[in-house]
Amino acid sequence: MKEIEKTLENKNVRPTAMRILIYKYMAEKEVAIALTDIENTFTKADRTTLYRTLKTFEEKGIVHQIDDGTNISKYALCEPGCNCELDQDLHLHFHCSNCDETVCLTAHKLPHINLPEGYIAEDANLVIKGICDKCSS
Amino acid sequence: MKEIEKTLENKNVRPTAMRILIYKYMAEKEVAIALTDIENTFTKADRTTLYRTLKTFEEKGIVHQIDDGTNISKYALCEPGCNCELDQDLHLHFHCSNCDETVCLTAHKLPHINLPEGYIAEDANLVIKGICDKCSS
DNA sequence: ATATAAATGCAATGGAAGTGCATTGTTTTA
DNA sequence: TAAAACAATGCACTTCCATTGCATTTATAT
Repeated sequence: MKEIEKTLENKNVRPTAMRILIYKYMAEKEVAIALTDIENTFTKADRTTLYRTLKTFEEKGIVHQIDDGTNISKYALCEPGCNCELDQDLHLHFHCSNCDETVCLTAHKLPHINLPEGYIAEDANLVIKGICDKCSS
Repeated sequence: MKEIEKTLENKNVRPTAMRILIYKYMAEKEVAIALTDIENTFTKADRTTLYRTLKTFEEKGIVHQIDDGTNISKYALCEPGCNCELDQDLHLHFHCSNCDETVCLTAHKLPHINLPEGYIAEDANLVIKGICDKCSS
């Protein structure tokens, strides 16, 4: 519990009750979380608070946003050393079309890609869609 | 002109006036097109028609949908041999954060990616964000 | 020419993102 | 400690895009 507080403080985010709960929730889930998921879990809290909590977490480098092609923004906790703002160290994401869950495949780094003349890469996003291990067995 | 009609017929899509116009519009543009773009171009036509035209084009393999991370669906004509439904032959997309345009980099194929045990890939989507050649010069 | 089916137009809905402002709670400092 | 300053939360509302149901028009087939 105290550990989460420290983590938040290290990232310059005030460890409020709500934020600790959301962080804990995301840490327990292994999959990327949508705002709706959090809404359905914390029904007493206001949508805006949850929304802004995610935004704050993202700005402060606590979570990274994932665009898995469903047009619903999802978020996952950054692992230690998850340089999600640098284009050198991007991992890929897997979206299961059966259970609709998205997971970070942190072990899989993106290969370097040579762009045509004049193009400057700042960020990259690779999503593989298919059937996840839970649904394929 | 007749060429477009033939293309549509080959894909089992009736070459109506509207569809030919939209196809022509997309062929002239080198960038991926959003529904809004088409709306602003063909103001006399109904939004729904344009929307359904894109859907039809997508289903029949005339265009492929691109998710560039802006949460706005964009579309681009499939090139001959654009096996966008197969995960072997996927090209990548580049989204410029300055001019907000998205282009297909068809020459750049995705490297093969080994997924963990149990994961079955069906589709993939790689978007690089940054500054495009027009904006960087 | 008529029946049938497809394409289009209109109206309305839904879902998610985002914003302005008032209120509450928590630091800071005088 | 009390007051001022600031951050976090809650409420209401707006916007934007995707999507659907149904009526109408247009094209195809018998």
